[in-house]
Amino acid sequence: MTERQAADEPTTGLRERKKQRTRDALLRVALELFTTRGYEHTTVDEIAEAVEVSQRTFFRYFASKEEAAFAVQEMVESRFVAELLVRPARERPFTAMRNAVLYSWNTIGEAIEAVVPVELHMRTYLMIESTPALLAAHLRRSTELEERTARIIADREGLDLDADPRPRIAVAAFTGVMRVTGRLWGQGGDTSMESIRTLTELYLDHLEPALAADWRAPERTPGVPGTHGV
Amino acid sequence: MTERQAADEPTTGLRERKKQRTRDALLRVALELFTTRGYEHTTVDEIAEAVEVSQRTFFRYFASKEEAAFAVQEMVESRFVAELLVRPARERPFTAMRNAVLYSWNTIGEAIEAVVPVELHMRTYLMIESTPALLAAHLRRSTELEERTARIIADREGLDLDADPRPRIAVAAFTGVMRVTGRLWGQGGDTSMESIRTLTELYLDHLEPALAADWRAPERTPGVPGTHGV
DNA sequence: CACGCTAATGTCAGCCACTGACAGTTGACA
DNA sequence: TGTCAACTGTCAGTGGCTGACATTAGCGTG
Repeated sequence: MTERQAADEPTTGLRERKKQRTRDALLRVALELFTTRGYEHTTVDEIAEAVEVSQRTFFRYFASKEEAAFAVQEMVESRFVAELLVRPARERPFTAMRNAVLYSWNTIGEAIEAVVPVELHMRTYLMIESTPALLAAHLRRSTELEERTARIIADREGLDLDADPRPRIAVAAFTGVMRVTGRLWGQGGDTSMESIRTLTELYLDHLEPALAADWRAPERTPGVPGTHGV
Repeated sequence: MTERQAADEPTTGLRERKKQRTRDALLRVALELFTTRGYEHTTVDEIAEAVEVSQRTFFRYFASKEEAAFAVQEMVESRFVAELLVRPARERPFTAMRNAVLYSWNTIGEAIEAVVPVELHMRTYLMIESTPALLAAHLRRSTELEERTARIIADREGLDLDADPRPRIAVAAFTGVMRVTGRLWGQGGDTSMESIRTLTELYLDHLEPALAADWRAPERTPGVPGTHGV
């Protein structure tokens, strides 16, 4: 070991740093091209060429073109999981999931910025939602996250995931609503962090009554549906 | 018009019949190969060769390899939509969806058999669920169906889909549970039609209480969770 | 029944995502 | 400074998919 390094901030070797730079560059360029010319109209060769590496190198950093598109999303999801794991045991399952989502959004911004501009990530999300192939991948990833979430919830409640269907059911309904929220947020004009936050709270609060209520009778619970007009 | 034809059973020309046979053959062979060697390990060339047509012809019948895998699923979904459209107006949204699913399964069997053996379709469904690329496509298709469903529900209730979030929320929760049901059915050993029917009823009945209940308190509603062990 | 029209199919060339194999280059570390 | 291992480039090849063009074969007409 030639160079000195702080104990809490391990200065990695040149090799590591170079790798990191290459990866960041590939990611940034990929997302930039994806969001401007469109995912399908961007070839891996173009990305590689812009970063001045071979196409083969791209595939050494990302298993697929698709994986590059989801690199940031990946971070967001692990943040949610981390937050869910530290939710106090007293919270009911649904509340815990709800809070985990809302709290994780408090801090995710900076983490993203360390890799790519947040604004680029927002554009990327919109692109994912509007590109069939990526939407499909996104949904599959959501399902995987759903399974992890169900497992965590089951553990919290001390239930056996394979014997009791309730965790999976609740989580399925929860993520279903989250998906709808994400989609409507994307369709609306306001792409800010606050707007998705507001929408999330609003919609989650509507889930229970939406299932139970007689919609033709007067409203009986929270919020003011019919006025959000995103 | 050279040949005579019954008014209610239009005997199509030779051309049409040939096309139909080619399509059926391609579909049957494709599903058979997919379910035996696996989707990824089956090339379009192999399918085409087995039916003795060119690869180009395959792509004239199916826009993609994927489309062939979902051809039957497509039928099942339109059956659900048709059933939902004729549900009596008095039924509440959730009940209408629930009944549409259950009723559509009463008759779909024969319709499938007209194209491929039902047993082959069941195997295909299991393959879709266990093949990542197809699972992704399946989920995307489900989302599209979800949107159509939400529109129908909104119409039934006389609501504006873009102003009132409740239809989409309820439908999202509903299809979320349906997806879980399908997955667990696939994981279980019983691949019969009855078992998926039973599971569906059971799980849908659990949705509402699953969201509202305090799981640590004694059960308060239907069924006997913790004993299904599929 | 021969004819032309057109739909269905075959053939060919080519793009693009992705992979394995092998060779060259360059940090890391003694 | 030299050796090792990691990183990268090059090349050839597979498989999904498409456009262009030639060929075949139902179909209706004279």
